[in-house]
Amino acid sequence: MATLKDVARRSGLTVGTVSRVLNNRGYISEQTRQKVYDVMRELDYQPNEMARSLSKKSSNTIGVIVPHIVHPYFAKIISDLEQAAYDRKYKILLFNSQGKDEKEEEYIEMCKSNRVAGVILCSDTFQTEKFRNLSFPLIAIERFLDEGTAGIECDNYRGGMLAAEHLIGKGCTCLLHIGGISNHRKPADERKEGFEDVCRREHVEYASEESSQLLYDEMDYYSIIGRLLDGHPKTDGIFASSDVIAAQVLQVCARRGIRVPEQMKVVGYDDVNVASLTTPGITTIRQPVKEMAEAAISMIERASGGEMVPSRSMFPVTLVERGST
Amino acid sequence: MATLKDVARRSGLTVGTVSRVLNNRGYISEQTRQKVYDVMRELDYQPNEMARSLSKKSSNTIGVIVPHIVHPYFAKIISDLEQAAYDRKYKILLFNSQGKDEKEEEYIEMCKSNRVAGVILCSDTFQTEKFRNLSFPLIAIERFLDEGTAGIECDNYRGGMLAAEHLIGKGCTCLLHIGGISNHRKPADERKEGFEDVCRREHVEYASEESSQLLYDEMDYYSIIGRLLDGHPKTDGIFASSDVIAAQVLQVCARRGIRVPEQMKVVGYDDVNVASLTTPGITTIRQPVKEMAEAAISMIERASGGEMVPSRSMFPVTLVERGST
DNA sequence: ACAGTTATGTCAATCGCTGGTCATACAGAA
DNA sequence: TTCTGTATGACCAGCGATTGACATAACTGT
Repeated sequence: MATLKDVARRSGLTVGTVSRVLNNRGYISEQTRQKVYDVMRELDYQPNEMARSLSKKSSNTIGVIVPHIVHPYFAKIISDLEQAAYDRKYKILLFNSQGKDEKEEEYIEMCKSNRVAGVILCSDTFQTEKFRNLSFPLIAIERFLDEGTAGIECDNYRGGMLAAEHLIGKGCTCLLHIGGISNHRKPADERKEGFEDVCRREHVEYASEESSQLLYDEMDYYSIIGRLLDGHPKTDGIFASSDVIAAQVLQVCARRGIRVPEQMKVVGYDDVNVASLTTPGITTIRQPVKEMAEAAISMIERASGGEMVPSRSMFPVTLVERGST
Repeated sequence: MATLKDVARRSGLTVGTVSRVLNNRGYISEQTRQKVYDVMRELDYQPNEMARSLSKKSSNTIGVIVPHIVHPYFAKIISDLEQAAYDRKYKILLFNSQGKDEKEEEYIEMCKSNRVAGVILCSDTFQTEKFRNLSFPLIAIERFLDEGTAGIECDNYRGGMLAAEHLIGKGCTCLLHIGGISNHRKPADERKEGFEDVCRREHVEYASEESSQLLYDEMDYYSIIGRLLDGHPKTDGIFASSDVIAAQVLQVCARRGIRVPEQMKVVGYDDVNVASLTTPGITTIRQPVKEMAEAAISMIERASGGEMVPSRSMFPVTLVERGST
């Protein structure tokens, strides 16, 4: 592959000058700038990002660590992060931690090795020691972190409220909340609080149950849904903590001959594609994932520039009504 | 961050020696090896991959270019590729081409710039000029490419056959195939051929229709499904070219009061998570995505080692029966 | 005693690019 | 005329590793 030197030689300039046009530094006449671009095209020159990063001590790569790739919520986050990164000339290094602390840690180390511009961490675990002394900004999405890392979340409390209010407004009298994983305290827990507060305020009967990590990994909640339905037979409204859970609630109901929305109303969370692909479609709480992704990338960009960034940003949620309620 | 030099100084050795243990080169006593590892841990040393790649003229990063991230089929491919890459100490640079030629090209250039070990390309387009003179192996998944690039596909022809045979075996007499995008010739086209060949052989009435790129981008096939159903009112069996299409067929049927599987049987393709999240579950043709992903990564690894790799590998498919037939 | 193996040091080039310091021109402006 | 801004050249250290040539020991085994 052609190098800067080749370009310099071919264009009769020096490496210094060529480097200057490449980085928009110092004085450059329009004429030589064109000349350089022409030669670059002619030689099919591509700057060696490795060398660049080495010399600049930082790359334009952003590490993204998620606990799950196939899960539609994370697939959407990844997709929106990639788009936002592309718009700002960043590249995405993707890692799947599978929710495991040790893999998460290992991936952070790999990010260090690769001198990333920053890391975006989507996680369900809660460990903070390993995030000290990082030489790059770390942005957490939907996760609590202190220690100098910034966090991006959506208004989960309000999401829970919206769901409860909607179900109650539709006439439900006995509600059930099916949560995500239970092992750690995380922003999503506030969905439950919002939900319960509204139920209490409106004097509506309710119950909250949580699934487990294992179910989450497999995206297979059937058994627990069945058990919960057995345990709460009067239930006529369900608030599921994700659309994937909600989709499975629909299936279990169908199998049991429970008609949705006539006998049972269901509200999901996230508003990812499955929500619209089921029959009926799932009424859900929409997270502004795209905006959250853009905020995350932009925060890394600004933090790299030495700017201060807010340590916690919260985004609003909205209810999207479909056939399940 | 600590450098090799720091480690050398701290352990009373030289950079050369430390580099030797890092790369398992030359003679090293167990004692110094341990010493070096200890110091590395003590200093929290992480080799600078930028410097390494620069010096070795190749990184342990693999570029993955997909036309879509949220689409469950690609989400699964990405997930399996990440896992396979991790097992072999590779990292994934993820790019979303959105099916656009120019972005695909741009991403290939970025991969060049980053001196990737190889690129895995999932694409629907068919352009070949830009893949010449690549300094790294390029593996195509589900796409035809010549010009010294390797291809991985699944037995689409047989998949089409399986679908048709299954529907006919279940008593369908008037079949409809809903294809993916039509603008380019690609392996998925053979699904249609397998399907049609069986229909002809069994003297069963059939029709094949294709959707468009636009629908594909949005994963929104409702309108075309409605139109196709209107155009082919006698249809009692549908073979959709992806599970996402199949899921929407289920919805359209539900809306029209067509009972699945009693009045209409539906077979999808891919066997991704949506297939099991719908009601009823979707009978589908399963692609061995995990094996395909492993093959792709392993081919890059072997090709980097100068090995010859097969230019075309085909994987078998199987039919997974669920409630939709 | 001598070759061969093992273990390390020394030294320096190299990878491709950044970015600083100087020096050198040639403008036009004061 | 001198000053200042513009445009380049020339040079080079530095980023953090790899890798090769060569030297120097200390051990083995024969």
